[in-house]
Amino acid sequence: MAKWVVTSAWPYSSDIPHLGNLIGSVLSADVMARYFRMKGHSVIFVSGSDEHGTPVEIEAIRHKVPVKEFADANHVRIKKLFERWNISYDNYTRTESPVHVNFVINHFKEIYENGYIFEEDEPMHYCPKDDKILPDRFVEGICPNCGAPNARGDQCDSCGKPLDAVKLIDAHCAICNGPTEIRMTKQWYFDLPKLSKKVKQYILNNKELSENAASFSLSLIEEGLKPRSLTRDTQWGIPAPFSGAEGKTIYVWMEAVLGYVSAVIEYFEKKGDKEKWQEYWLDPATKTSFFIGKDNIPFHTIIFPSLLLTSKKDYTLPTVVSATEFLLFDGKKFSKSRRIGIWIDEALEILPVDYWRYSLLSIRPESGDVNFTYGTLEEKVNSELNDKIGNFVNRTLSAIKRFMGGKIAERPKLSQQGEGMVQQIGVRHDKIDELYEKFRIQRAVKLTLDQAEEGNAYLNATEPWKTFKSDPEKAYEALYVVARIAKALAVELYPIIPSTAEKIWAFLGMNGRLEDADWSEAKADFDYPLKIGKFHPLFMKIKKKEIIKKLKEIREKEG
RNA sequence: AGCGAGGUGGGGAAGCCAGGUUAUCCCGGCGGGCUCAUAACCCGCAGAUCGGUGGUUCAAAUCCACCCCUCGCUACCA
Repeated sequence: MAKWVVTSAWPYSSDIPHLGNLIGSVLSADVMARYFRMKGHSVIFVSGSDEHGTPVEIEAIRHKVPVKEFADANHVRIKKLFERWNISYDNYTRTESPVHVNFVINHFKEIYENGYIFEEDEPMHYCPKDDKILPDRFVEGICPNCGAPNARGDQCDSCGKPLDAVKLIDAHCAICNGPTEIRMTKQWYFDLPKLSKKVKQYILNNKELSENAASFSLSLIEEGLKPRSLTRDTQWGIPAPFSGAEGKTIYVWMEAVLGYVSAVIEYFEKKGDKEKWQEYWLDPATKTSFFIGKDNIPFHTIIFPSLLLTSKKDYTLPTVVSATEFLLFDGKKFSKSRRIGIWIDEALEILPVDYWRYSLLSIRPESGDVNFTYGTLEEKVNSELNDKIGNFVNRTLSAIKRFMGGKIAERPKLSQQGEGMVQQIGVRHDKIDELYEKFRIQRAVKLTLDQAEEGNAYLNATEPWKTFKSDPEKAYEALYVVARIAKALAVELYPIIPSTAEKIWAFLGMNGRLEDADWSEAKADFDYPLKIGKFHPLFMKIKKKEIIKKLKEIREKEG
C-alpha cells in the first residue's frame, strides 16, 4: 500500500475545457486515481480552476461582469461538469481559495528569503485609457519582421516569428484599440539558472517521467534555463509578497502549480486534520502523479520542482509526469475561436458520459498526436463498446438466465480446458495491471476489450445453447467461465467507465458496490449461490449523422 | 533556422528504447460458421519490399548515418 497524490492539470477558467483538455489531464488522472484506490492505496486526487491572469480578466470584460463574479460562475460551472463526467476528485478547488492564496504568499516569501528571486527593470506597453500595463499578448501592431498588420506582441501569426513586443510598429492596445506608450516597470524573476543542476539531476534520477516529458525537459536544460518572470502588473491575481512589489501579482503559471500542494492542505483542513497534508507532501515515500498535455511539460518537470526545491521545506518532487500528445479534431487543432472541436458541456448533451470516456481513453494520445473524428467515435462506441463489450455481457447474462434459471449454485468441477480459461482471465488481468503500473492507459483499455473478445470467442466455441441439452455439465462449465470473465471485465472497466462497470457488477448480482471492491476481485471466485439480477443492454449504437446534427442543434440554441 | 515528435497492408493504430521463428490489433473487403445475444458474435482468406538510400550485424520495422515528407514547440501564450 502506498500514498499517492494524483493530480490533473488545472483547467484555465476563462473557458470550458474541450475534449482534448479532458483526455490529456482530467480523464487520465481519474482513471489512475480509481485504479489506485482499487489497489488499496491511499489516494488523494486533487485539481482546481486556474483563475488568475489577464485572459480571465479580458473574458470578464467581454461578458461585462466583474472579474471575481465571472471567475466564481465559471468555477462552479466547470466543477459541476466534472461531477457529471464522473471525475472522482477528492478536492476540486480553485486558485481563488484562501488556502491557496495564503500558501502561495508564504511559499514565495520562503523562496525570496532563500535568495532565488531577483528584480529587474523592463520596458512594457502601457495603455493610458485602460490604465493597464499590457501583457505582450494584448498588444497589437505591425510586425517588424514581415510587415503584417495585426501581429500580436508575443508572436506574429503571419510569419510565425516570436516577437519582442516593444519592437512592434504602431502598437495599440488589443482591448480598446487605443495607442500604447512604453513604460519602464520593475519585475521580479525566479532564478532558474541557479537550479539547473539540481533539476537535471532530478530528471535523470526519475525513471517514471513519460518519455516525451523527460526528453523534452532535458533538451530545455541543455539549451540553458533562463530566469523566469514571476510578477505581472495586474490586479487579478495573488499579491506578490516582495518588498517594492506592491500592486503587482504573481504570474499565474508560477502560482497555479502550487495548487497541487495547497489543494491537499485544503482537503485535510476541511476534514479537520490540519497537519496531515505533511504526511503526503513532505514524506519522501509519497508518490505524486501529474497528468498534463505536452504543452505543459516544462512547468511540471522544471518550474514546479524548482519552486519546491527552493522553499524551506523538503517537498516530495513529482514522481510521475504523464504527458500526453495532442488530440486533434478532424485533423485540426481544437480551436475555440474557430469552433473546431467538441466541448465537455456539449458532449454530455449528445451521448452518455461513458461513451465519451471509453472512446477518448481508447485513443489516448500516448505516443503521438491522435486524430479524433466522428468516425472514430462511431467505431469505438458501436463496434467496441456495444458489439463486443455490451453484447458479451448481455449474452452471458441471458444465457445464465435462460439455461440456468439465473443462478449459479456452486462452483462447477472444471475440465482442464475450463480451468485453463479461468487461469487465462488472471493472466490477462495481470497484463492489464502491468500496463496501469506503467501508466499505459490506452493499452490497458485495449486489453480490457480483449477480455470481452475472449469471452465471445469462448461462447462461440463451447456453444452452451447446444450443450445444455446434450451435456449439461459442459454448458454449466461454459456459463460459469463467461460469468467469471464478465466479473473480471466489470472490475477492469471500473477505472475507465465507472458507472457502466457498476451496472455490470449489479447485473451479476454481486454484493456491495464495485467502487469498494478490490482490484484483485477480477481473479476471485463468486460467493455462492450467485443469483444474477435484472439486466438490460448496456449501450446503444450511435449514428455519426445524428451526432453531428445534435451538436449543430445545441450550438444553434446557444446562439 | 533550431529543437522535438511522427512516416508500418485501403483507413486507424501497436511493436522500435532492452535487434531474431510465418510483423500484431481494430475498422473496411471477401468467404464460411453460429443463431445464446443488441442484424450482434466467432473462424478463415486477400492485402505491407515496416518513408528513401547506405551502413553495422549471422540476423533490422527495431541500432547508426544521410536524405525526403508531415506535424508541433521555440517560453511572459495559463
